[in-house]
Amino acid sequence: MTHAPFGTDDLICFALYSANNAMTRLYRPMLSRLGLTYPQYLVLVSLWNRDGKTVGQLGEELGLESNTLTPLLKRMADAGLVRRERSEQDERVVTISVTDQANALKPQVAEIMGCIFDATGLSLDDAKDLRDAITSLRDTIRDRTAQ
Amino acid sequence: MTHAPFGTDDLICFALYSANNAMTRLYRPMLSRLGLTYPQYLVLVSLWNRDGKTVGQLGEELGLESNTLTPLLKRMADAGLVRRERSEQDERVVTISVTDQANALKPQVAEIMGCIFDATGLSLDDAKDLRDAITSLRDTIRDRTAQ
DNA sequence: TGCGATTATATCGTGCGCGATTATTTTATC
DNA sequence: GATAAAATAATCGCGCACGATATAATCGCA
Repeated sequence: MTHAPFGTDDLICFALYSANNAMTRLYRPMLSRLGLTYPQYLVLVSLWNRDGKTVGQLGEELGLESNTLTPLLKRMADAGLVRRERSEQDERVVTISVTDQANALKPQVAEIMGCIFDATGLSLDDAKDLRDAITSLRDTIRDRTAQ
Repeated sequence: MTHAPFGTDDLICFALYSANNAMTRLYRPMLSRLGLTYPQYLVLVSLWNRDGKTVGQLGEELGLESNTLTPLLKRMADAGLVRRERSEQDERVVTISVTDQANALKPQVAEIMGCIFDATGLSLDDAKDLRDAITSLRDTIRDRTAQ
């Protein structure tokens, strides 16, 4: 293999980094109108799929830990988007559930999702294929990360 | 199209988000041993390709602005990795160049790049294809982002 | 030459992500 | 039942990303 000069654009990691930044930049103004940040939006999507997850379950799904989620969920609770309640069976566990106020945002969030999909310029099939390839890469990397 | 229940894993944006987080998690301990963060590593890769870029040129390439780059480059300068010099022709411009201390890290950074590539579990061709697909998505999104 | 517009960088505040640590509760073992 | 170990969240500090704004230098043009 030759050692031609190369730059950031040759790295798959930079592709991920810059694409993710571009994606959050696209979302930000739309979510901002709903008083949401991008990770907060992901939390709502997760809870709309199944409500009442614990902090740990949310972290498992989103790939985050309590040091990120606890303050984020507190901000969402302060904004009236979720409730944080200690479980009665296990006092260590905190359960998160969405409020009516958050549920009222569903139609507008659905519209934003449509905008995002349109902005990708991809067909439904191509989008699924790319999504699955990226998810597969993520899972491979996770397996090979020392904890 | 039916409205089957869906979650974060169905979103291409979440694939990018979680894959990017997984990638930086993989890099972090290796870069940490060299005293580098992930964005700082990208700056070095960019400058090794062509040294003496301005803050604006670096920002153009990395998709960042001075509000992110200025403090980042100051930290790198404090660590002895780069020099920040006001241009003499145009006093507004700051030129960034790598130090010998940073150049000494090249072999170790090259080894890290190899580790990362191995951890993707992809063939060279598959990695290029995925990288190009992600980069293409990024560029499409950029075009369709208001400013 | 003067002066408003533009350009380049810097500053500030907020919200993540995360390593390291702590606090509290539950479980396991003796 | 006491106590060590494990599990769950929370706290703290640092480094990004970025919107908003400020500062300073250069350019355009009358």
